[in-house]
Amino acid sequence: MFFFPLSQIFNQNQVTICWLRRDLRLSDNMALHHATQRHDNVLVLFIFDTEILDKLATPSDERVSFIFDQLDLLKIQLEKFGSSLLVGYGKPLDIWHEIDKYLNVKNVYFNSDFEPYALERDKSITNFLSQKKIPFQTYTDHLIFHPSQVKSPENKPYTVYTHFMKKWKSNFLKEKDIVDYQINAHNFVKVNPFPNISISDIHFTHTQIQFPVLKIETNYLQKYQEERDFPALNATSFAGLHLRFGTISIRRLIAATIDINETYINELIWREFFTTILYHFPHVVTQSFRPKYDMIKWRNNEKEFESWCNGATGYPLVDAGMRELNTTGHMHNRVRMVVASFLCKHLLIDWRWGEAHFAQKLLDFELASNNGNWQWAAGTGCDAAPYFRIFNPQTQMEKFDKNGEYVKKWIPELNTFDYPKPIVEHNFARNRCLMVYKTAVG
DNA sequence: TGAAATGTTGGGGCG
DNA sequence: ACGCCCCAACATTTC
Repeated sequence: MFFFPLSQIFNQNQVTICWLRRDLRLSDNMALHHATQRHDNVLVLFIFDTEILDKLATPSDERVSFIFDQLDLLKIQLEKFGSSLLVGYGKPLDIWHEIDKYLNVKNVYFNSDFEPYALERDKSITNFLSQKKIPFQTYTDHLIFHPSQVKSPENKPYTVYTHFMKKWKSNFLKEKDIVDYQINAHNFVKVNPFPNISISDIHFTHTQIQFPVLKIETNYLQKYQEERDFPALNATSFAGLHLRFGTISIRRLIAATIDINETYINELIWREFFTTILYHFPHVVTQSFRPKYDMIKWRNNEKEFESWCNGATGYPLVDAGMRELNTTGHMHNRVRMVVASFLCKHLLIDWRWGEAHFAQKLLDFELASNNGNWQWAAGTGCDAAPYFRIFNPQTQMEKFDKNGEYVKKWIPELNTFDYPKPIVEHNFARNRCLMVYKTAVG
């Protein structure tokens, strides 16, 4: 549905539709660039996909609020060009049926999304468009390279990060100019502004959340590799968050960082690596990348899981991280590794439980990276940390939060009797983990 | 993007 | 001067 009758708004003029999904910006957007360079009467569309929304745990999900706010912004920008933003709500295929019924669609443009659900959804939409003889164009805008573009000489996808990274870089040097895909603002369809919809129309409530601003200034980037491991320092760029919703393009981010910081670029390549892995090995969504790791006998103690979720394990760095996550929807990257290791190794809880909790809480949640990093931490993934690499949560705190600045910020009761004793003794848990993993995978 | 256990080396104290 | 012990610091191996 569209919250207002489409038939009243458009005449019989042909429109070219540019469908935004996880690329919520007008600048440097490949699909929008090509649509507005080649056609006039370009109409920008967004669909609140009920297949996705219905799975969210809470009606006050901040990520929906963020999308909603971002759409408001896009609408205002488009209205400056004499156009507006069309927002649908429902199952995407139903919406496209509705569009086809009321609009004279000449062309459809959108950027590819490589997650399994999105691939399936887009297949059903493009089948429909083909049936209706409506031409469509898709682009790789979310990544620098399409998942089938970074392959080994035997034309196989890499499953080890280092090899992927080297090939990615050599491809990049050979093939890529970092283009800025600008729009032709004259070619948006001219319409009166569509009526505003409110977030309650899509059965959500608005959360006033301060979304962290993207940080990519030169002097920040220069210090990135020295500071990034220390959670008390303000050294997170929040690029993951903005890349996830497409409020910055990966090309602009690469352009801003390529000459400044190798370590930072490598992090961006990890993102392309895990997206590529998910594309070629979609079984990772439900299973370990390496099947024998599904033999591990997880303890899956629900009380302990709850303590982990709530930040009550008695290990300050773990608890601080979980509380940061629960409070802000964000967790420092170093701490993510520590809490993930703790859940899988110390508590022997299935990595999928942790993955699901992160998926629910992280504002920057993205299936590919979340899954890839959890499998890395659990030791079950491609190019995973070997299972016997077990983080010591105490040592990690001594190394990366020496003065206790970060843990004290999140655990005010830290040095009082209210703070719990460790849920499990480190040496005991470590040895238990080694035994359980060894039994499963040898 | 780990940590613990084990091995090696070298200096100082001391008989 | 010498051998021996102790221990810290560093290196290597193992989980």
